[in-house]
Amino acid sequence: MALRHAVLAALLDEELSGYQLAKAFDTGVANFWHALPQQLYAELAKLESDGLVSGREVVQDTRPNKRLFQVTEAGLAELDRFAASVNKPSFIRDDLLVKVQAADHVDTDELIAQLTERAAFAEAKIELFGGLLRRMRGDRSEEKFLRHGARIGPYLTCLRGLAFEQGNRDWCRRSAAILRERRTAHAQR
Amino acid sequence: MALRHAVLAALLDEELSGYQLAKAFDTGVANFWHALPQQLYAELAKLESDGLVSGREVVQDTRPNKRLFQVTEAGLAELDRFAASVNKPSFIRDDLLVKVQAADHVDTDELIAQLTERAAFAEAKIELFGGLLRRMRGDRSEEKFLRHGARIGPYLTCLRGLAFEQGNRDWCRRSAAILRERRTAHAQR
DNA sequence: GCCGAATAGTCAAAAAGGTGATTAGTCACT
DNA sequence: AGTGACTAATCACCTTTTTGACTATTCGGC
Repeated sequence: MALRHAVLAALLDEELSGYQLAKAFDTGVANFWHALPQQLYAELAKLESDGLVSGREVVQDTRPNKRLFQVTEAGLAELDRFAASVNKPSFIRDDLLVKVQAADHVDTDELIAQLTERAAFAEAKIELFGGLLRRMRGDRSEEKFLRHGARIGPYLTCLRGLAFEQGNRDWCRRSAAILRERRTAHAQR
Repeated sequence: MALRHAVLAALLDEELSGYQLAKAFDTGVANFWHALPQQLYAELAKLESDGLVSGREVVQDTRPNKRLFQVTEAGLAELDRFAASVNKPSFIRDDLLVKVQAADHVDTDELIAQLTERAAFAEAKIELFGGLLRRMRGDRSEEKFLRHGARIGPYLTCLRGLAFEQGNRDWCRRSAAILRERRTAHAQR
């Protein structure tokens, strides 16, 4: 039950519909959790029936009606309880790393292509996160924002996401370069 | 079905028993995947019945007997097939980040304590990975090893693990420092 | 001689997470 | 008039992961 808390944390800042929440989980929230729309709708329903969020119907003329959810007092209490619980250690879980682990036994060209693609993907996320951070801090410097801004939580998690993707990009580029070099050396033998 | 491939990748270098594999998944292999012993035993059984690994009984005098597994030709082919498949994008999934996202609504002291603990944990992993890397490259320089060494796969994934934990440590320390500063500022108001 | 830790492995069930398909209306464009 | 993208959401499975036991044997320390 951790998706539960990720949803609560995501709803702290704004009242969102399931659909908007799904968007958020695709971009910013993905820094700390990932989930598909179906999971979110299911989780929202459970959270509502447990009284941790409350939804209100919003009738729209030009679009399908939607339900906006906000965290209740009970939801905040649940988050507090969660915040005091022990953490499971975090770990990377990544297909691409499994492939690199087997690098000496699988097709090198394919691997280099995938590393290059992942580096580009990481680069795109870096841009995205850079923009999100700029939007959050507005015209303040990062230092000032972190000292005096309200709601620094999302900013801090975004910083972690940014660093993670920078790490991804750098490692992918370096690994691809190393594999390319070895391939060349092998071909020349 | 990615645990499957993580197990195959882990067995490439050495013939291991389920128990040893579980150890490996607790330290080095955890760089790219994580799993509990029960999962590994179950996965090994499935892999064997699918002919992707083969096990041989080793009778031991002083210890309970064990079964050592190695990857078969079919297993290598399966890994190759997997290496050519598309990657799911990787993402962080971390309780602690969820808590930090909610930083402005939960107990700051508790959060600082958890960030500090996590930083220490990351530091320990950094030491561990540093040692693993030294052992793998022996007396060669990293550059030389990566150019000419056999089996650089595990080395590369370990480098990623190292960078990840360094990122964790740095971010945890910085976040804790920021929260401490804000707490002080708040108390002085 | 007992206790706890380490080796080696297994079973069953619950919780969590993921996939695919489908509905239905609007909007913009071609 | 048709195509595809966007908003908004639901249904029905399926797979993976986690939790919590339980069985044996051996080694080291007290």
